[in-house]
Amino acid sequence: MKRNSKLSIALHVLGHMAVKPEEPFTSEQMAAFAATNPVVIRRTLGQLRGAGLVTSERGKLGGWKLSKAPDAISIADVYRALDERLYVGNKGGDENPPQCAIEIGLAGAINQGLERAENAFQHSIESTTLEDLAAALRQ
Amino acid sequence: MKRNSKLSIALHVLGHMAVKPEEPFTSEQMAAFAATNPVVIRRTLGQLRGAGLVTSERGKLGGWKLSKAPDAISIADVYRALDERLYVGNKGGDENPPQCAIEIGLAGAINQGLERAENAFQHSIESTTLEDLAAALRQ
DNA sequence: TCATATTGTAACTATGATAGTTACATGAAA
DNA sequence: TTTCATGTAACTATCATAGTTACAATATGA
Repeated sequence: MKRNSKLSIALHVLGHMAVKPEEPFTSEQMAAFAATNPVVIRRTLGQLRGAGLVTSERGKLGGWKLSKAPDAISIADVYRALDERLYVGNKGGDENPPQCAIEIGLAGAINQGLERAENAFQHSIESTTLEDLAAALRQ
Repeated sequence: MKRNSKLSIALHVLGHMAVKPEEPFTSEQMAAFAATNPVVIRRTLGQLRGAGLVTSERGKLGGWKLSKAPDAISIADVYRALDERLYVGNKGGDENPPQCAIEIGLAGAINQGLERAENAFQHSIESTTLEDLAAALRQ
């Protein structure tokens, strides 16, 4: 089992979809692309559907399609749709709020750093699109 | 159990040490500061000793001390000494090297983004020192 | 030299996040 | 009405990491 593989699974299968944007792909086909399980594909693409990046149809002739042109979907769009963060801080719920003044000051410095890191990351991956990934496959 | 707590544990106890830089602290005392176990402290500070940030002495009167002035140790120094990264990519060992052209192109784009994020993070936390953390406690 | 207090570290357990899997209901098409 | 697809709940497997126990090594001082 790989950790943090949701993004790479998603981008991998979306790259394949981008090669033939009109053709619906089943979750079984895509599971083969990414060497994983169809249910994992459905769960992951389900999140992307919620963000308007893909559509799905049930029944015979069903499957998944991109809902925009491949060059209109960036890696950053997918990253944000999956709601991932570079660094998951110590429990969002925070049932143990920091008491000590050190922890409080520390959280400020760290969080500012993380925010800048997050911005730098998203900015960097904003310029690569699914079309770029598909192009790599066509060669 | 908190994830990614090594850095926050380390900085928390180092902040306390920075208030009294000449006094040796035992791992038991520091475990109390950070609400954790003495062995966890020894393991964590052991890494920092390897990086020359702290020293330790065994036996009676033993314990841990900073090996530099508190304002000469930045949060970034500690972060680097612990060898943490914002994002641990899919297994450094890589017994499953990427075959598909999509994965290869993808890795390039993602890794460039991660490198930029990492740089932004370290740069941001470079300016906060243990002295700043200690100051928060003195007020 | 012995009692005591401390670090150093190996080995194990516990926890939690996440992927993988099974099973089945829902829905669409021929 | 058969077939094939998604949707999703519920469970299992895996792995990273923190926590814990146990004990050897070492330093101090009576």
